[in-house]
Amino acid sequence: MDKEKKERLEAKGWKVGSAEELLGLTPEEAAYVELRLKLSEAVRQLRKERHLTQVQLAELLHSSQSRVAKVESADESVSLDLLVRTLLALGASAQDLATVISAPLARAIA
Amino acid sequence: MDKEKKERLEAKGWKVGSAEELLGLTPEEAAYVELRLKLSEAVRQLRKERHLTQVQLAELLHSSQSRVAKVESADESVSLDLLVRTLLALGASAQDLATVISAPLARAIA
DNA sequence: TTTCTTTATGTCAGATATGGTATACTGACG
DNA sequence: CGTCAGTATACCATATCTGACATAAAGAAA
Repeated sequence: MDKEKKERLEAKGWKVGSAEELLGLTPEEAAYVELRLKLSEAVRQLRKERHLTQVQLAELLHSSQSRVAKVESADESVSLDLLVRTLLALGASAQDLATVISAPLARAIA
Repeated sequence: MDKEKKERLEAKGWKVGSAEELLGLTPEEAAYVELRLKLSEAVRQLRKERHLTQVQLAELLHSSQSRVAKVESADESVSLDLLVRTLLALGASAQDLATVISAPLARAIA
């Protein structure tokens, strides 16, 4: 993705939960954004299943609570690497990742 | 992953193709390394299916041939982000990614 | 209300990834 | 042998990501 388009994405904040805000993106861009959203949702869901607070998950990751919050909101400062490593730290398997990636994006906005 | 372990990984070069070299890693670390290898293999395979050279793929990515080579060898300087964005640029879908991730790692070493 | 717990947001210095360039390697074809 | 297309490797300046910290906000329970 070139810089120009990246900036276009960042300008939108890509914290959106529905498909409408993805309009105007190329298929690759849309897929990339949706992937990030799916992973971030999975992090929150799995963390809650494990009955962990963001602080506890941060300790698992040797990171900080604020970064976990950003991970769960798919903040633009969070890489796919960190999203995936967070899921792995929560005990997710490769199969789990595949399931998350292929599953439809949950509606964040009611 | 903390720095210390990252360095341990990098020291190993993680360019390995079989499971033996993954000994000594925690399950998360092994999953992370295997994930990178699967994605890098998929890039090379998909690129060849598309009958593209590394130079042509680099143009698609607005990147350079050298970086594509590193992507395909899962070089330590390549992020998951770039691996995934490369696959998406090659036309891979979320389903394709899921398939790659859940598939077993091809034996690079005969 | 106040207090406590949890999560969100902003900032920044240091760490890591990136594209670009140069150069080297490899195999195929004369 | 030499030449060429394709790929691999090394390096660097710049861009981006990261953990840490501060602080705000939201929610629960008194």
